[in-house]
Amino acid sequence: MTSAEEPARPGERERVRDAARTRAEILDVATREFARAGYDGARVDEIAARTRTTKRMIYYYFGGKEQLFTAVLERAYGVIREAEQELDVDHLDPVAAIRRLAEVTFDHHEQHPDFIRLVSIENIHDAQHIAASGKLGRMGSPALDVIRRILSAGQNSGLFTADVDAVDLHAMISAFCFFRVSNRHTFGALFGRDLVDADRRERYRTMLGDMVIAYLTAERATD
Amino acid sequence: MTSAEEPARPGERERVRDAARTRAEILDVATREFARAGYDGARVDEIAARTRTTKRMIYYYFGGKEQLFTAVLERAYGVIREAEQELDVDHLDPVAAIRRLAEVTFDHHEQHPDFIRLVSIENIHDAQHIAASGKLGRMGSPALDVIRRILSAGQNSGLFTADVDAVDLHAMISAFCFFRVSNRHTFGALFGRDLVDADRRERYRTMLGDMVIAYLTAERATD
DNA sequence: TAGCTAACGTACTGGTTCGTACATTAGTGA
DNA sequence: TCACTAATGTACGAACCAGTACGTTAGCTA
Repeated sequence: MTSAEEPARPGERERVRDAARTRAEILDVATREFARAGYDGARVDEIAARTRTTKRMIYYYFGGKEQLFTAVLERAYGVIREAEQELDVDHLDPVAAIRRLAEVTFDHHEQHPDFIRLVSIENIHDAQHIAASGKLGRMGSPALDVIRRILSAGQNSGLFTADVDAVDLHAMISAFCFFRVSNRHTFGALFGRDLVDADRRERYRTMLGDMVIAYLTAERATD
Repeated sequence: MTSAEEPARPGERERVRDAARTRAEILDVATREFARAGYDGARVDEIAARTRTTKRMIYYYFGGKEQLFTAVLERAYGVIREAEQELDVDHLDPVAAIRRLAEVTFDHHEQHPDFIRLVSIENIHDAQHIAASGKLGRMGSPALDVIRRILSAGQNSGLFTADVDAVDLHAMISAFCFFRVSNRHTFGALFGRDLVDADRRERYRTMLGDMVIAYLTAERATD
């Protein structure tokens, strides 16, 4: 994730001017600042100050605050897509495969709270930056492809009884994983329970898998 | 919700100065403005402009932008608590009661998108306004009491096999309902499916109930 | 009806913040 | 090594915006 940290590959000595490094460093810092304070709460000056370069460079490379936020989103979604591409569950039976998928989704959400915050922020702004991006719209989702395969295998074999498609199942799984992180603070303040407490982690991880599998495999009235 | 609209009770003629009405009108407008633009994106001047009164009154009644947002949150949470108090499922069997509870939660989230946005915004700010409120922390939750009763009835009768408590079950139900509204825009932009589409409403409403009941009643390996 | 005060309006300020004009230098290819 | 340009830094401006000083009046009460 932090792509601008490493002090140049061994052999190459650190150049004073390095467009790629400067650009990546701005993205790293901007990700944290936007996630911390929201779009309007984030300060371009603050981002610049936490960088080895100046505000001028933000406008040089990205054009403005809006485009910087869009670039931050694009990279954040890129990271999750890469993680999803790692997913290999084709050797598992449908039930085990779905549980594995749920767990990977669960873990990724837990490991990237900044990503969750960025997505929440983008929703407050009606996904206007995604719409403006173009790049993000037609990025596809490896997770969705995986779900599609598992689902048809499970439905064909009669194991899965639920009448659900991949997109809706993805929404169901994401909802649980996302909410746990995104609403951690209000939920904790109102109900006195920290949903991201390390001691309860395994419990929630299991609960999600149980929930999805119970839903998919439940006995249903045949019509 | 809109408490400042009615032009005075019949008989009373409209007074020019009406503290309660002015205060309520500010809250109404502020709710919309904060929900629209986020805390930092919201403009005190804009709120004032959409009111029959002036910015001066916002500071007169609420003290400042932060306290105004806190007051907005307090009222929004008050509304949902009132709705939850209406809930009467004691005459239903545990399975029907849980489904009814899930449906009421579903409906309330759908009917109050502004509330969802306010909660999202408050989470971006680490629930600091709830923490500062005092009032909100010890407000309790009628829904939680209802869940507790249904859950123990279901568990005692052996109908519910899941080892889950009321708070976690509430989280599970809320996650689905909340995500559907809060992430509508990014989800729609990325996956091309509007989660709040009226045509799909019944489907999701049923899906939630099915999911929760399948989870609670699933056959489990006895240890 | 006189006087008191809660309720209200106007006009302004000081700090903040996005964005840019202008000047400068590191690295590179001829 | 020279010239050219991509990359960078400084300093500043103009608009915005939360908050306030100060003055006014509606409505209630004695």
